[in-house]
Amino acid sequence: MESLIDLDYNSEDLCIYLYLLNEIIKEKDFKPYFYINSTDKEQILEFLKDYEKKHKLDSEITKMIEKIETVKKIVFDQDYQEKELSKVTVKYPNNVKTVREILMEFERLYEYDIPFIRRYMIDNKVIPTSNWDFKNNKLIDNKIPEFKTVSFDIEVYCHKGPDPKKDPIIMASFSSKGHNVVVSTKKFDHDKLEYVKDEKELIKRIIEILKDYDIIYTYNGDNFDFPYLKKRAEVFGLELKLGKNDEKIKITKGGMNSKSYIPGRVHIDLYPIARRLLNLTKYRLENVTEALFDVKKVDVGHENIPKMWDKLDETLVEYSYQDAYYTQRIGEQFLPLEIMFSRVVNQSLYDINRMSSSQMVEYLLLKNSYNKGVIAPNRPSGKEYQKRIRSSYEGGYVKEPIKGIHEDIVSMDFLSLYPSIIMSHNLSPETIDCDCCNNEENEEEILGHKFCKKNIGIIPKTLMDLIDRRKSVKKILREKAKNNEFDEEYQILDYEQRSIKVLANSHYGYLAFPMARWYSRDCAEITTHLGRQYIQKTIEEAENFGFKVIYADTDGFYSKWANGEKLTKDELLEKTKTFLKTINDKLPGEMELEFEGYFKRGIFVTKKKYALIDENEKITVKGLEVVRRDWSNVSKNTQKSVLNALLKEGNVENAKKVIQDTIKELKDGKVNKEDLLIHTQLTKRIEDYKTTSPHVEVAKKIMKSGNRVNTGDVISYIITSGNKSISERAEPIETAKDYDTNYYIENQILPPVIRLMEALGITKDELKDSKKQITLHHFLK
DNA sequence: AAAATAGGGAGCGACA
DNA sequence: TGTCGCTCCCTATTTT
Repeated sequence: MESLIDLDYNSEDLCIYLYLLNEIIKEKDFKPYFYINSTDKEQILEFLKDYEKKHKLDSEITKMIEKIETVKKIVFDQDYQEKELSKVTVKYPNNVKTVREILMEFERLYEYDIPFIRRYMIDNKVIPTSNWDFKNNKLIDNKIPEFKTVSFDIEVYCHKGPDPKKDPIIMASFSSKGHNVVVSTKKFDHDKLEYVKDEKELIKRIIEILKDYDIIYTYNGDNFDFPYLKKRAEVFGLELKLGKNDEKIKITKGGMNSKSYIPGRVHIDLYPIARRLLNLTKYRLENVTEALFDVKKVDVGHENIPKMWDKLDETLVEYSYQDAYYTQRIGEQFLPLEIMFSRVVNQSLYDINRMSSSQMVEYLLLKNSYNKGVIAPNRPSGKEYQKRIRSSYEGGYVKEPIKGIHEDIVSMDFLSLYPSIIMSHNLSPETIDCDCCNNEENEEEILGHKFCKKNIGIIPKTLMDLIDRRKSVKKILREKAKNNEFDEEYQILDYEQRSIKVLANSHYGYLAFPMARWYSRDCAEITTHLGRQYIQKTIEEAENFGFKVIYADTDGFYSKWANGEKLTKDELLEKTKTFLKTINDKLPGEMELEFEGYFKRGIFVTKKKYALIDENEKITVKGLEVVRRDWSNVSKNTQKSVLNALLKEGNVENAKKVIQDTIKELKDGKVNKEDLLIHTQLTKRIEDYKTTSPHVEVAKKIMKSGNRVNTGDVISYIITSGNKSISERAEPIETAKDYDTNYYIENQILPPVIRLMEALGITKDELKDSKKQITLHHFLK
């Protein structure tokens, strides 16, 4: 019983190494290949020989060819017809590039750009990380094996941005089950400390420790820890032979990002996963730790590290240790989901860790396509890609809300609207206007297109498989829940159904993703078009039934009972149930409208901006300034308190008081400086901005003071007093001499709360008038 | 991926 | 000639 955790092509042994938990299988038979749109073997060879002659090469190219054979396949790009073409197999993976570049001039090629080990995973059955019987090539069970996991983090002695040429690594921390250690080149008084005499010894020790583990977690290790460690190792003439079989670490650079790969182990960088899975305003390790565990990590600030090091301050050791400790905990939290993605998509954990959801969908489609004997469409050329990027289409429907406060609200939404539309209408790039159903009668046209009635397309088919699998997993989960069996298997299955949901929901985005092989703008457009039809029709039906729809966005709506009578909550929910049954009987099989929630009160401000409170006094805020990062805390806190007063207490007077109190605090200079900070992201390089804006001006000021600013950084600033433009008065917290009270009152406090009040019909003047008592029921609609 | 809101800057005409 | 107010453009962010 064994488990595949990684695989790599070994260029010394000239074969694929399948790294199992406790052994290595050498796969010598699998060879790289691609397809060419020609059945004439001789002509293909002739073309290669001509090339050799022309470039004065000894049969170097033809030697790369292992074999050329005729195969019968359905070619996706050629009207989905079965036809004969040639499969060109070459001897080694790096031959593919050479041979394909020559043959491209001869005929059209297919599947020539799939990395070799990914190709292996597409063509073979083995499911990564499962318990797999390699003798009989079949699954034993789905349990997650006992991996030895460790987290790893380094600290560097530097005053400015770390420079690997001169700034030494001073500490390395590790955390695993039962082993937490900070290896340091100085002696500190701390129970986790392990002392080594110099940096060279430290690097040796890092290698020694990491080589004990199957999975290594880092936070941004792809771009920082490993590349830095490698450069420092070079300084001492050391090699990072971290692989299972003493292979060297492979650091590859692609554009802005690099990847750090350790053969036979799995390096999991948690930073990209956190960005993908969590919805936060900042993604530094401390933000993620706080979001997941509600703990504030010890923070020392990078600029203080050298000082603390020189003074032998143990806080530095604690800081380094906590970095590793929380990295490990975040890793344990994310690993199961990554494992499930890896199993469902059938690609290695390392690759899955670095794939976007569109890429995962693509590899799932490649696998399904291979299993059906279909040759996948090619990725777009530069010109085609540009065309795709420019083309745009209409998206979801958003209904103008009935502004103001409403009570007894029921929300209903479609269960996976877009996936169910794609399935029920068979939307796929090869089913759109297919040849096989062209002359059939009674075919409905959608935006001038017809969809195949005979064969299920690859996109809907892949979706159906996912949905079916999810349904059966959820069925087992329900059974287990009934029997109170919340055991390990329950957790695994729960992660499985979650990963499937993510993949299913990514198919619509994939259709519109410009780099996609199975791109189809028309299918994407038709998906949203049908989505708009379904939601609008459903709103109509709901209103005919007796509901009043307050607001709707894309796949769901908020409504209340409008038939004059006042219903109790139970009566309202009963009506909802009856309505859902009626509507679901009319909808296609795959589609389902469901009850989402009951709210005792809600305030709707504009499209995409509203707040609701449920029976447990839980407030949900959407789109309002409270949930945006580019508003200061004073502003957000005030709006939050006002919302509280309105939704919880139903008290307009209290809301007014909150506003007046904050204004007083601002005028008295009692507001904390941090709470005045406005955070805005730099989304491009400073020189690329066409207009002046506060955050860009601040970025320039930061650069002038000698600090680095990168694209993607979040710039924080305070608006100081004066009479120049706002941009000119924006300052980083360190240099902000004061703050502009008037700006914060007029531009930060008032606009967000006035918008709330105006939704209730209270004017600015009424807000200022403290004599007139206003109660909420004046505004209930 | 599109829909949508909103702030700040810049340009422009009206007006004193 | 300065400034007010309107409108348009650019930019950031969120919701689905």
